[in-house]
Amino acid sequence: MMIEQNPPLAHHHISVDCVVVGFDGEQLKVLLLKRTIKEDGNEYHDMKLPGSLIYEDEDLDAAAQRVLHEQAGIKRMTLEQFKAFGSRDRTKNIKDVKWLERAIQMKVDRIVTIAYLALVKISSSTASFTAAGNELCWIPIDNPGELAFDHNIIIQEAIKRIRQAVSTDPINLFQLLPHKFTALQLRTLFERIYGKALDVRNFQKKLKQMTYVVALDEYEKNVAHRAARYYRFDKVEYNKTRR
Amino acid sequence: MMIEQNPPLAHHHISVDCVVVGFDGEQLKVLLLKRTIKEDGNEYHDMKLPGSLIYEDEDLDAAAQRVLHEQAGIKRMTLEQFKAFGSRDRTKNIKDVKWLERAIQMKVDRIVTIAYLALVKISSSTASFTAAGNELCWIPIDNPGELAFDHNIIIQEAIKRIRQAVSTDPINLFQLLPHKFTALQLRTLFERIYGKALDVRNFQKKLKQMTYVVALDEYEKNVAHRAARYYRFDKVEYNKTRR
DNA sequence: AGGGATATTGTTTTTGCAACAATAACACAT
DNA sequence: ATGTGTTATTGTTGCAAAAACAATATCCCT
Repeated sequence: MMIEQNPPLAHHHISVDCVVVGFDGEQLKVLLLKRTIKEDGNEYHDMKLPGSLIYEDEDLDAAAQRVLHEQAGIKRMTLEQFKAFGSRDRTKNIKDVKWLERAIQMKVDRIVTIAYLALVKISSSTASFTAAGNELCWIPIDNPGELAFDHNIIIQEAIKRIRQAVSTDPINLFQLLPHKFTALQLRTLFERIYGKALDVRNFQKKLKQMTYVVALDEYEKNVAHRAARYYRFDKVEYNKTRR
Repeated sequence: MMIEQNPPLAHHHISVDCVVVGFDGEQLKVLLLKRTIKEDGNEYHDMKLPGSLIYEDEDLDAAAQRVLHEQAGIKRMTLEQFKAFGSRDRTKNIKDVKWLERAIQMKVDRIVTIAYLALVKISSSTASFTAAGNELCWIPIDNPGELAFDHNIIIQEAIKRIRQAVSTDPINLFQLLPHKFTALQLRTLFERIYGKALDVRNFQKKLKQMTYVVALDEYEKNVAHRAARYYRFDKVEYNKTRR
């Protein structure tokens, strides 16, 4: 915002990309969209994060919500902006250039993208949406393959952010779990995020200290072993403890 | 990045703004630039963060470095991108609109800005730069007055980020202190950042554990009380401990 | 020599974290 | 009915880090 006459001021495109993370009880997964690249009559397939250029007069947060709704059937999800990516060569790959020209129908130099993070229950509406036209997949977040643009880097940064966020405010974790969950599920989730095994007994002790995780009088059924107890997350109680 | 025909795709301006934080031994300060607004023959004064629109083919990080150099005389500073601000109405204030039209000489709808954080020694080259044309001031970060655009909000977010960053990686703190500093200065700095008083004896114990803070054989002079010892930060030793 | 001011130092208690194994409960096969 | 396989649940101890708490040392100045 300073007066400079010589170099040309940039007038770039801005997009949002959403890293939607889920947990299947075993692994962390990320929601990706299939991309089709046509080249010399051949068709390639490819994966990318849900994302979109923003519209005129559309707030960044609103654009991210729209993307989630349009491309993944998820509405009014808690989204956290976590980083902007604006390297010149993030749109330099030939495949990406071709795809952009077809998709946006204009020549694009650079797109600065604002990345958002959302944690969702994998079993939610996304599943049904997958069945419909949009080819959505839950892919293991640790090994998503080679993605479009710099989306591998964006996912790496998202993982870092999740680790940070959990240590200061574990509330987000419970968005990843079903309403009723077992201690094993919660523990496995922590293990995947911290990237290391946790002692079973110490974890149970910590669980008892979390007054906002309340034990239900329900147990697993039809399992070939002692049935595990179900727990639920109590948001009201949680908010009490945060003062 | 999806195909959408109806709403107009945005083609906005992108800027970077730098929150440069210093510490005077007592308070945290932020480096602000004086802005002049001409209206009906009158002149107002105002403060803003150092910032600039980015150029074509200029990386975000490079733009932030350029801003710091051009507007504050600081070169090759460690900068961390911490958040993007893209609300529609961040450039809606009349004062800001008028200033933009004069400064950039074009009509501007919206500017998405990427905010950067830098921690610097207050006594460094910035002081001399202040004397030259650019009117730079160190303002208390807790109460900077009413700033241009949404710069008050940006500073709030910067403070949050500093708190987070320090707990995981205290290295940044020492960028705020002079090469030689007393235990009191370091302790006061921690207190300002955590926002609470620290026990003197416990702090000294922690100091001894920080092997990268080495005691010098120098003491304060001409003080009307027992002279405090000076310490310095040892970066090499610090990097050893981070493994 | 004494007073005013700030610097420096150690002990105890409490709390949180890490390591470690035996028993309980369920389905199923015999 | 009994046994087997499989997973769930529970307690104790030792160690390390954090919190609470006050007396003495050193410098300048009068």
